[in-house]
Formats: sequence, C-alpha cells, structure tokens
Amino acid sequence: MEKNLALVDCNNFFVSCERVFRPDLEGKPVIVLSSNDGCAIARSNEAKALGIRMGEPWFKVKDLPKYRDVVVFSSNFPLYSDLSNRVKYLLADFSPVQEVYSVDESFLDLTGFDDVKERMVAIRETVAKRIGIPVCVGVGPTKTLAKLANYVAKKHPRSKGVFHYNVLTEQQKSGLLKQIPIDEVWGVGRRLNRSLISRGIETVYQLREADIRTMRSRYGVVMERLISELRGISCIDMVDVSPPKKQILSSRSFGGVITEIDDLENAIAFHATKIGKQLRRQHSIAGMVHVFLMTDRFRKDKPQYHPHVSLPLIDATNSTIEINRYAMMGLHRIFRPGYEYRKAGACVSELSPESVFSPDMFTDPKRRKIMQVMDEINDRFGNGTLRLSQDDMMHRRWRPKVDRVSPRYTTSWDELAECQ
DNA sequence: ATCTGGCTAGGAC
DNA sequence: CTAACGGTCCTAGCCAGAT
Repeated sequence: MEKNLALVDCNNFFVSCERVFRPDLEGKPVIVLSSNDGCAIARSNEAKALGIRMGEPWFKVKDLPKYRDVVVFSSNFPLYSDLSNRVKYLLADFSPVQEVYSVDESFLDLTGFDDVKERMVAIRETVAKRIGIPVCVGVGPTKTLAKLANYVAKKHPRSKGVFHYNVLTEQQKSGLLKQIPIDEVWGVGRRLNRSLISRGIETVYQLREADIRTMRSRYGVVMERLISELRGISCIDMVDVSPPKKQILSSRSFGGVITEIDDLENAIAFHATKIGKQLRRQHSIAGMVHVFLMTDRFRKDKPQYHPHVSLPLIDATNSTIEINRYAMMGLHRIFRPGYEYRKAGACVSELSPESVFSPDMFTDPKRRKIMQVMDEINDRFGNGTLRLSQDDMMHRRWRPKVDRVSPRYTTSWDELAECQ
C-alpha cells in the first residue's frame, strides 16, 4: 500500500526565528550569518530576491548599494534550538511516527489517516499560530518524493504551503517532474548535477525514467536508491530514534589571528569541554581524540600549516578532564610557532556506549564521579561555573566575531529583560 | 575469501 | 578602525593489509 510520508520544513528557519521577536522585519530582506559573522546561511525571501546567495561571504558584498537595507543578524543558536524543539514537540501531535531530520525539518508518517490534506493544512496553521514559524508541508510515497513535494509547496504560491503528490494522476506527476531541475532532488549536489547534465539528464522526470542498471554501475548504490525512490519505491526508511553519533567535533574560526600556544590551549580546552558534555549527554565514551589547527587558507601569500593528530585513549572515556589531557598533548605535538592560526578544533571518534566500559583494577571510581558533580554544578549554577583552568572565558582572545546577535529571548531572563 | 581500517569524495543542512 | 570566506555529521567506495 502506498504510504503518505510528510516532510515538514520551516521556511528560512533562522530568519523566521529572528522575526518571531521582531515582527517589524516581516516583508524586509533579512539574513543570518554563520559563526564569526562570515557567510549568509539563512535568507528571507526578500533577501533571496535581491540576489544574496546561500553561503555567500557577506563582507564581500555588503557594501553593494542594492543591499543597503538588508537587516543582518549574527547567528543565535540558543534561540534557534529552543524554537526548533518547540516545533518538534508540536509536530509530534500530528503523527505517531516522527523522524527529526534536522534543526528545521521533520518527517511524519501520515499513512492511515483519511484526512491527510486537512492534516497538512492543520500542521501549517498550528505551527504558525502557536510558535510563529512558517512551515511548508509536502507529502509523497517516499522520503525523496516528500522532500520534492515540499519543494513544490515552497515554490508555488498556489499551493499555499502544502503539496500532496500522491493525489496527482500519473500524467500530472510526470508533468510536474518535467518542470523540476535535478539539483532539487535530495542527494543531488553540485558534482552530480553537473555530471548528470553532461549526460543529458536535466529534469527529475528524465532521472526517474533513466535506466537503473546503467545508472547504478555509473554512480553506485546511492543513485540506484535515489531513482527507486523517485519511482515511488521506498528505500530510505523512517528512523524514529536517532542513533548516537559516531563522531563528535567542535571547531571554530578565530575572530582574529592567533599565534600563541596559550590562546590555542584556551580554544582546545573549550572544545574538549563541549565534546565531553555532548558525549555524556548521549551516554557514549570515546576511544580516540583528534586535534587540528589551521592557518588562513584564503591567504595564499602567507605560509600555510594545517596539522592534525589522532591519539588513542588508553581507556575509553567521556571525562572532559581526560579528553582535555589528551587534546593538550596533541596540541603541543602539532603546534609550531611562527604561523598565524585562524582555526582550531577537536574531535572524538571510536565511540561506544557508556555501558560497555568495564573499569579495571587501576581505575579509580571516584574519578568518574567528578564529571557527574561537574555537570550537576554547571546545570544548577550555569555553564562555566566549574571548568578547566585553560577554559577561561576572560581570556578567550580567539573569540569569534559576533557583532549583531539578537537577545536569547527564550532562554535567558537577563537578555529578555534588556528588550524594550 | 573475507573482514578491517584508513582514506577520499560527495552530500545535507 | 580594519580585516574579513561556517560548523557538524554521514555513507559509499576503494585500497592495502590482516585474518
């Protein structure tokens, strides 16, 4: 039996989050910048219409006269994740099967409901009314077609934000797919797009009708699945609980040039702390720690150095202290004076469930207690109350640039109070 | 003959 | 004032070496 899989996608999500608390920005060009106020990573429809591209480095174009009235925000992730959670919880009411796909997207299985179209409209209206975020809903027999239906819902004003692919006739489906360029398909990125076009495949219809054996031998299983999905044969299942991560990475570009080892220590300690917290939250322990540094890859005139080191942990752990200890060893191993560093990061891999850990006779159980106590104190009195000595907020000279961040309206009483 | 880890490519958002 | 281009995560496919 044909499924009704829905993809609910928030429109221009980060911009919409900013607009929830700034309704005066409705109808205006608004963008949100990446970390360090680097690139445009969310754009309102007005900003898109002006020609601002996804991922565009803002400093390069911000002085163009046509962008004079663009309203610019630094990214405010505490705000976006909070609103993201609220949307997720609301959506859960509309189906027993939900897969949270990303910060702004959920799949919902609407199979078996006899009021699919009404539900799609209700989802849109409820999220708009209760949270103030505009969403579009697409329904199809497979995840790939649900995503495509969502694209149609977003693109065509006549759909009013919802599009139900399954109720089309075969002729209508083909007609629709003939109008959609292949790079709108989930899984077709820049490279595949170019390669397919060079073989004369330009529309989703042509891709759906392509010979699946040839395509598989040329492009691999991913392409085979993709084409099957376009034909309505489901190959990508819904996953209800997201599996634990297999690697956790934390990195940041610096606000300016960094040359000193103690500043790098400060940055790496910050990343180790973040990673430890995340590991414990998902009840994993790590077997390997990686550290890397980077100079400015855009400055071809300066000496480049992009070292990376991986250290196996003797005992797998999720202790911030242990991870930091190894990360510091790694940092000192790769650091070379005389370079202008622009970015540093740490990563853990070889993750396994906490329950696997079997303390041997040399492992002091008290040491594991320390992290528990640290988490409790920081939860109660705020992050950074108890921290690594190197992770000192007052000496974060590497701090990324954040010029235009909005208040954390929903997660900080202090910042809410500062609003008029 | 098969499994494994290391590595690169490509992609999503 | 000036310099300035993000951060995280995943799978497939290939190769070499180990079992």
